[in-house]
Amino acid sequence: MHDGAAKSRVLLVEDDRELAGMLAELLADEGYETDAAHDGQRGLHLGLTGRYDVMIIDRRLPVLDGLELIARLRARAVTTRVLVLSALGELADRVGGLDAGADDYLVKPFEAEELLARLRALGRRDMEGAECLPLGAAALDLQRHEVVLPRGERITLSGREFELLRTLAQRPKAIHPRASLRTNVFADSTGESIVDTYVYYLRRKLGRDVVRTVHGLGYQIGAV
Amino acid sequence: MHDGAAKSRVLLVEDDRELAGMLAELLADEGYETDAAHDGQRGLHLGLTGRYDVMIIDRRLPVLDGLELIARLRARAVTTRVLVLSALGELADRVGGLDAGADDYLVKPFEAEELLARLRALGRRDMEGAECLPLGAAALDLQRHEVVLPRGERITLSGREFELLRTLAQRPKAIHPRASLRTNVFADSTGESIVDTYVYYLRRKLGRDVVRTVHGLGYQIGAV
DNA sequence: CCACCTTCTGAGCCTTTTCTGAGATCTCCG
DNA sequence: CGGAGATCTCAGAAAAGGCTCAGAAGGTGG
Repeated sequence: MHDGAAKSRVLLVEDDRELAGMLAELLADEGYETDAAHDGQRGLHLGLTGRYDVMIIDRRLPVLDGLELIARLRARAVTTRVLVLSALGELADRVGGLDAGADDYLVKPFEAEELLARLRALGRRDMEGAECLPLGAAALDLQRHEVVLPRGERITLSGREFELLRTLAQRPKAIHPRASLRTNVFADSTGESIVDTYVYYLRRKLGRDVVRTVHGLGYQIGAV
Repeated sequence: MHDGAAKSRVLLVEDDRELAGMLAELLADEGYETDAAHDGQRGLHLGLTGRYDVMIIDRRLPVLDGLELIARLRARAVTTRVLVLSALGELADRVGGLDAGADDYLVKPFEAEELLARLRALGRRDMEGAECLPLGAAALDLQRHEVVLPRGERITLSGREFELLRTLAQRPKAIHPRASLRTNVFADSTGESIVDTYVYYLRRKLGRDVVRTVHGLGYQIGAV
């Protein structure tokens, strides 16, 4: 993790302020950029509007329960990985948490080192290879924000163009609804058509076929 | 879980044959398709040559250690999710396992239910987009609003076409009266013949035989 | 301060989908 | 066979969804 590589962004939703403070500090030391919420409602708002690489969510939360929070995020097509923290460590709790959409479940009290290791495991997925994401015949260079064409030619992308293409390339063949691309790549206050515009920019730079439109549903890359 | 969707494929690398047998049975019951290896070398070979959705790897393996196995797979750009099983439950072991490239780490002895829940959490991401309804020899891809023909060819449906076909496919062989299709799929204010029109569109795209007319009663799919 | 790049907005145009309705065709049954 | 009602087919209008792009606003580096 050298040059201008952006820090991983973490959303921390934990009502115990003391624990939240400690975790925030720990995460900061590890080089994460952390946003914190102390209840589910606030967590939902941040989760829907912000852009995060991982979320750490306490199971027991005021206003909106942790699992309910996950359900609402998933319902709004937020696919960010979630690690659930919980004092409830019974088998049924763990299974319930995972089946509610969590990607990992850590029982309190836990060791800081294990939390960090599990965060790394979750975060690794999105950085995968840390080099390039496949893009049909071409590839997306994650370090340099460039598309590498088969012949070796390189096309530089602007920040937003890159974020959009990376989001699409992370789950090729999946259909990405405009709404989720908009919340994941752009600020929530942007106009409705911002995604269209950037898809247009990508197509203008990379060719008509990089991004496929699925009428009424969203955009897709790497279609069969 | 509907049929028509392909089963998840699991690679199980475990040298304890008794445990391996039990797990294989458990996985089969859950609808996974399992390949088993009893040492790291064989696991590496299968992992490099086969296509799996998830791998379950014991940490202690003859010939080639579990973590070494993961390292070699990762070195060859195999990014399949890995769940490590281990009798070594110390903090340093867990952290080491996760940092070696495992996506989850479960300490023996473990509960079958938790293993399954964690497998589901790992597999969920790749299965996204794979849910289908059977449609005779073909299948209806619920995420992409496409009909997948036996040869793999895909035909995309518009929103209404998809809703209509899905409604029919949800209860194959049942006779769906026009009136109920109309209220379920279309606005109440639409004309009486809207269903006929959309059945016509479906038949035009998919062939005369997808939808059968039962004179005076309604439409039917998947007749014998 | 200027030149250049990126981000974002919004308006106009184009494409696809949805829906209507009317004539052609079919089915059932006397 | 013939007629009534059911069903099929399809053209075209209206609406929804998507594309293109010019230009404003803001940032960055020379």
